[in-house]
Amino acid sequence: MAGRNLVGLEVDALDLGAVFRALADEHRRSVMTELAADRSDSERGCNSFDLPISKQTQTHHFRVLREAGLIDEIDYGNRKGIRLRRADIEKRFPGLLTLLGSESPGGTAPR
Amino acid sequence: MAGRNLVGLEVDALDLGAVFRALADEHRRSVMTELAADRSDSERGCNSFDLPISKQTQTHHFRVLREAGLIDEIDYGNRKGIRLRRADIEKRFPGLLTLLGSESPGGTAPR
DNA sequence: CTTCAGGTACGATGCAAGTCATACCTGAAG
DNA sequence: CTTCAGGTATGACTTGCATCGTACCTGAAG
Repeated sequence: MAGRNLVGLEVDALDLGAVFRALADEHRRSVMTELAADRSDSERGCNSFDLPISKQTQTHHFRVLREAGLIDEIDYGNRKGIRLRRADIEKRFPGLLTLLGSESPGGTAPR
Repeated sequence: MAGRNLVGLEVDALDLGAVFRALADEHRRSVMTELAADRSDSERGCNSFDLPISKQTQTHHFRVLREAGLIDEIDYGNRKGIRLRRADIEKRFPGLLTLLGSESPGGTAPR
């Protein structure tokens, strides 16, 4: 079984500074906005976000998001899954995910 | 004629990225946390925050907060006043100020 | 006038962070 | 086996940013 061996921090250990630093980047914020917009919280692939950056940089960004406690990365060996930690985020920082939607009035519309 | 000639942007022009970048810094976040904790929204002096940095750096930080649309700076010539734009922030980014209290000492005390 | 405190402008510096090139690893499909 | 796509590790580069030193401005008090 491919367990979530790449999980982030504990819920209580989530740092607001790290969260703001993670969301300060445009690409990471677009990823989080997309994830927050999908209420089904389905697991997504890394390349399903269509980021205009190299794959090494994508690896870097996903790691930052994971270390900030915002997502979980599920390692399948030659593939990777991304899942939003919606429950943990809402528990620790209620309203944060709603805040991300403020930038895309109308839905998922990255400029 | 102590007008607020150093006001920030319009409410609709507030950018979420600029806000997150502004709140990513520890010193700026502490200022915002203090301002958000004071429900009277009274005008405060720049040196009332007791920041462990030089005054030039303080000028820089307050400017970033103003350009992000989070505060207004009232210029008195040889003095300066700081005021939180609570109404505008709550209108554009509801829940953001509450979020800042998540790490405030005395507000939402963890454990 | 001079002095002084609060604040700003400009420049320089040091460090963190975003980005990519190269090389390597992993698992699936021929 | 080989090939290939997805992902990572390492290193280097470059930009952004927080910080401070020096100099200057502003208004109030001697």
